[in-house]
Order: sequence, then structure tokens, then C-alpha cells
Amino acid sequence: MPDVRRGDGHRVTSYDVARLAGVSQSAVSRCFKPGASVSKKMRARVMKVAEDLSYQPNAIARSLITRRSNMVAVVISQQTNLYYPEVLVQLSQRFSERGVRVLLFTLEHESDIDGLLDQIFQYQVDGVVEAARLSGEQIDLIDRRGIPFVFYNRSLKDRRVNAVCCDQTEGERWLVNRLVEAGHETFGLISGPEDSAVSVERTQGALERLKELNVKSVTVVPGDYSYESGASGLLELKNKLGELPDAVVCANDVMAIGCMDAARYRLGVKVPDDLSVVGFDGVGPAQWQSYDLTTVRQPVGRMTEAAVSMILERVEQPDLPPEKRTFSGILVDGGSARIA
Amino acid sequence: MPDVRRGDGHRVTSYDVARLAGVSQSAVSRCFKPGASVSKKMRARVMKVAEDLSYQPNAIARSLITRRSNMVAVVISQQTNLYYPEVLVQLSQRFSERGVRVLLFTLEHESDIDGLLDQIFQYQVDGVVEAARLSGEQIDLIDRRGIPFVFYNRSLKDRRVNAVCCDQTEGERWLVNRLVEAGHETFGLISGPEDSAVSVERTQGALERLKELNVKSVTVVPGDYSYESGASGLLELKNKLGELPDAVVCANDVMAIGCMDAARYRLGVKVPDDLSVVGFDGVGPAQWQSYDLTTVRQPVGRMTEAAVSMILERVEQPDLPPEKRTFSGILVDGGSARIA
DNA sequence: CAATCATCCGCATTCGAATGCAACAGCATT
DNA sequence: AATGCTGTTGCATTCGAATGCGGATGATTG
Repeated sequence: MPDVRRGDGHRVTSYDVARLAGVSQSAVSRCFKPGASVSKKMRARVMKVAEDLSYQPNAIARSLITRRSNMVAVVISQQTNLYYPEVLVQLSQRFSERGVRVLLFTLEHESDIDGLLDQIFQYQVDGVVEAARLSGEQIDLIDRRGIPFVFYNRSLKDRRVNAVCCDQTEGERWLVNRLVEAGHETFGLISGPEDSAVSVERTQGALERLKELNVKSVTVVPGDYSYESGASGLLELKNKLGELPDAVVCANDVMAIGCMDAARYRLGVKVPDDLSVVGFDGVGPAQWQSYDLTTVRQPVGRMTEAAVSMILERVEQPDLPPEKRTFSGILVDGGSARIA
Repeated sequence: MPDVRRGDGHRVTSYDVARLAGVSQSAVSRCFKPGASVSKKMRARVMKVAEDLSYQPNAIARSLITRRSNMVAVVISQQTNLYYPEVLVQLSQRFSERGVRVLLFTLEHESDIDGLLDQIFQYQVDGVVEAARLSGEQIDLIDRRGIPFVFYNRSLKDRRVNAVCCDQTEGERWLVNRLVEAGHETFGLISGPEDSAVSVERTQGALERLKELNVKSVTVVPGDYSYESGASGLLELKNKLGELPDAVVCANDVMAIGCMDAARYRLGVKVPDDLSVVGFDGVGPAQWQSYDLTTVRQPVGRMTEAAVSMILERVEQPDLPPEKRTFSGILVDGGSARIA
């Protein structure tokens, strides 16, 4: 089996193929471009040699001249939230079906994003999917670079940006409706991190609906989306109220799960008999029988598909106006909440 | 605030900076290279202009000439296994601390890997982390390209490749020891996918130790690493045996969790009183109080660190010989198994 | 003041593929 | 045989940064 590298340690280039096939480098290039003007004879000849040499066009060189890297940056923070890995995998799969690769940028802390934007730009990505918070100036920065970007589940109200969101408010309202219909009267809320727009929307959405429905007893305690904070949130609620509320509304599934476990194993309380718990997201473990969580599932498939096509459309047509697409969640009635 | 793009829609290049600063392009290039021969005056001057123009060196162009893309491909399959997202995030973070970015390749089916290798090569990545199965020919393919690569938790016995593994066999032996010491006499095993080397090692490891300890009643049923297959695996065991075994050894945590739920909610059996269940991996949910799983935790931090440094060392010194690094897992005694 | 040396800078080239343009071949038409 | 047309091919240039080499500059020494 022949070695694919030339003697000098360089990679195989289109010139090597051209020389061996007795044609010009441009011919080789054209052979690899679908729909280019090449005779079948030429193509066959070149492809044969290319095959023999295991030649693959250098995407880096191509990017330089075409000004398309076929790479998209995906920025993810919040690795504690089980929800994000799923989003990431789906984005990756959908992009790759369209010939685009994901360059991954993970943030340990959301504040690390400053230097990161510069990094992203250096790699000349064709677009950016942001599942992290950005300040107004940072958005300006991207905008001025003219790179299409889409926010995933976060958007700035007074800003014309592309965004794909799940309707957090609506989802919370559904959950509250269900709980109130079933006769729950005292409520505890465990919110997410203050700086998470999603969390704020969810908590506000629930509060608003509770108010509309004239529910008097509502207590909010802070959480951070983690299992532990769901558990400690419940204990804190009990402390504050002196007793448990009828229902606890958690800003995500993982906290709801932590909350259920604390109820059962630390307080010895039955869910849903003595306490109803609901979450949000619809992550895999929420369906596990130990939890069987009542929650709102985000339509991740449709949301990621939307994000991908919004980006790629704007790579082709940079002048498309900004767009926000909001998807309704799916109410999942589980066994973690008493129903009427 | 000035627009960072020139009138013609092109990006800002080192030539633009050079022109405005009244120096040569090479000077600009040198200013961005740490340790290059540039006077402080020059550097200050250039940096000022660069700042004004929001100039960032084009990593694509740089890669072309330096033959370093500062990108590493990470190939992941098996998205059902909760274990992999954690690995991915850690790899990404550790690489980025060293100035290297992760280009993500996800596989829906392990068989999709054929075309994928070509894709990976096109992007001129500096290295590859493989958390997917490869055939011998595929390894040849990578080898001949001279790209450093590391297998993560899979390796071919009779092949000189780089690999980072958790000692699956040893871990299973520990688990079996614990169970046998505690008096368990009849065993069920739920294996992972047949084509997963990890699963085979785990199951074999357990079987071997059980044999050594002279345990007679051992039944193996197949699983696929999913929650559902853990649940159905338990039912199948019961069918086969006519009754439940004393203990079920699952090839990963997620199946163990499915198994526990099936025991409790479908069979009405108490864990660990009537049935002991153990897993493998040490994923987050294994620690949730509803499960509190006895398992072997893979030292993901050390393993990913090892993978990263093995790759990067070989980018610098391509002649380093292949190396396999095997890490012991950490036995986690949870409440899902009766102990002596 | 001349000689020596280190430091710093610019010129020119390089990486590998894409593409506009011109040249050319082959074929049909008259 | 001359003309025109279509379909292919090659030439030359381009993308943007890095770098070896020679030359200029300035500092230092005798």
C-alpha cells in the first residue's frame, strides 16, 4: 500500500495529482467541484490518480480562497444542565448533513466569553450559534463582523437578532394551570441562575399566571439549575414557610429531580401525594420511572433544525433580516404532580 | 465606532494594518507572534492600529503556511450514553486551555465512519480523538496520513496505537468481589452492544472473576447501554431464571438505573434488599438519591487530560512511540447493592 | 572616528486550491 | 474549405499570513 505522503513530508496536493495525471492543477480542482465544466474522461482520469494517492482537497486552502470555512462555532456554557449535550449533538448532526462542521467552544463561566469571541473570529467560521449570554457590545462586535449568528434560547428584547426559543412563559403557564386546576393552593418556586434569561422568563411566567389565578401563597427561592440546588431549594422552602407548599415549580428538570429526591429521602414525603413537583425541558432522565416528571418538553429537534437553517440561509444571503422563531413546548403529564 | 470591514466587503487583513501603520506586512505578522524579533516601539504602533481596526489574524491563512490548524477532531458516537457528553466537554475545555479547538464529529451509527475519516482529513486537523470504533484498515488510513490520534476507551489489542482507557476488567472484578463477599450467589449480567469493546471487556471481566470465585449461577442477557434495555434486561433475566437473581451487574450506569426502576416499579422488588444492582461509569445521575448506585467511576478528568497531552505531545514530536495509558476506576459504594 | 556586532525591518516567496479569462479542440453548418 | 458554436482546458492570479535572508540602523568598543 503506497504511502500517501511525498518524500519531503508534505501532504499530497492537487499539483501532485495534476502532475501524475498529466493535467493542470486547475483541472484537478474542477474535478472535485460538483457541476464544474469537466469532461467525463478528464474526471475519470483525475479521480483515478487521486484515489491512488489518497488525495483529499485541503479544506483550509479552499477556505482561504472561497472565504467559506464550512465551519460554524457553537458556544455552550452550563454543562451542569443535562439539556445542553442533547442540543449540541443535534446541532452537530444537522449541520453535518449539510456539509458544515461544528467548532466547539465551551465556557466554564459565562464571563469567559470576552476573549472567546476573538478566538471565534480568528477561525473564520461561517456562523455562530450562541447558547450563552452576550452583552450588547458583544453582539455589536459580531454584527460588525457580518457573521450570521443565532441565539439559542436566549434573546435580547430590544435587539434585532436571530433567535430560536422555546416559549418559556407559555409553558410555565400551562404547568401552573394544571396545578391550580388540581387544587394546589400553596406554591414554591425554585428559580435558576439570576443571570439566565431563560430562568427569569420561566419564573416570571409562573408568577404571572399564579397571580392571574389569584393564588396567594407563592414563595420563590433561588437555584442554579443543579440537582443539589433543587434539593436544597426544597429544604429552604420548608424553612421559610414552616411547612411544605402543595406544589413546587422548578425552573428546570434537573432541579425538579433533586427536589423530588429531597422530598422522598430527606423529608420522607410522598410525591405526588403530599407534594407535587414540576420541571421544564423534558430531558431524558425526567422520564425515568423513579421521577416520571410532569414537565414541558422543548422541541429540541425542531429548534435545532430552525437554528441550523437560519444560520445557513444567512450564510447564503447575508441581507436577510433578523428573525425570532419561538416554539411552543409540549406539556408532559407525568406522575410527579397530582392532577384533578 | 468604525466598521471593521473595508469598503469592498473584505475582511481586515495584515496588509490593511500594515498600510495604516506605515510598516510592512511581515512586521504586522511578527507583532502577533510571541517571542518574535520586534522592537517594543513597532509592536506598540502596530497593536494600536490593529486595535482600531479590530484586526484579528486569520487562522485559516496561518494554518495554510504553518501547517498547523490548531484544531483537533473529536469523534463521538453513542449519544444515548450519558457518559460521553461529559467526556466531550472536558476534552474541549482542556484543549482550549492549550490553544487548540475541537472540531466535532458525531456519528449516529458507528458504521457511518467511512466517509467521515475523509472529512476529518480535509480539515487538516492536527490530531484526532476517537471515541468510536475503527477497523484495522481505517487505522492504517490515519496512520499513513501521519496524524496523531488517540483512542478513548477502546483499543485494538494487537495494534500499536495510542489509547487512554479505564481498566474495565479490574473494575468489574472489584464489583464482583464486593457482591460475592456480601453473600450474593446468583448473578445476572446485562451486557452492552456486542460491537462495543468496552462492553465486552466489562462483561468478560465480571464473568472471569465470577468463575474464579466459583459462582455457579450466572446468566447473561444483552443490552444496548440504554435505560430501556436495562429495564427489559431485568425482565428477561427473570424470565430465563424463573426468579430474580441476587445481583445484577450492568455494563453501564444508565442500564443499571433502568434495571433498578424496573425492579421497583414493574416488579415491586426492593433494591438492595431483594436485589442488588451495580453499574459502571460513575455518571452524574448514578449519585442521585433515588439510585445511589454502586458503581465504578471512571476518572474522566485524568483520562481526558491524558488524551489531550498524548495528542499534543505527538503533534510536537511525531516520532514518539505509541502508548497505552490505563487508569484504574474508583469503586463507589452506593446503596444499590447489599454489602457484607 | 572607524570597526564590529546585535537588533530590527522589509522583500520576496510560500502554503494549496479556486476561478476569470483566453485559447483551443471538435463538430456541424453552409 | 471557411465560419461559428459549444464544451474543455490551461494560465495566471488570488486568498492572508509566515518566514529565510539580506540589508539598514543603531549601539558599543578600541
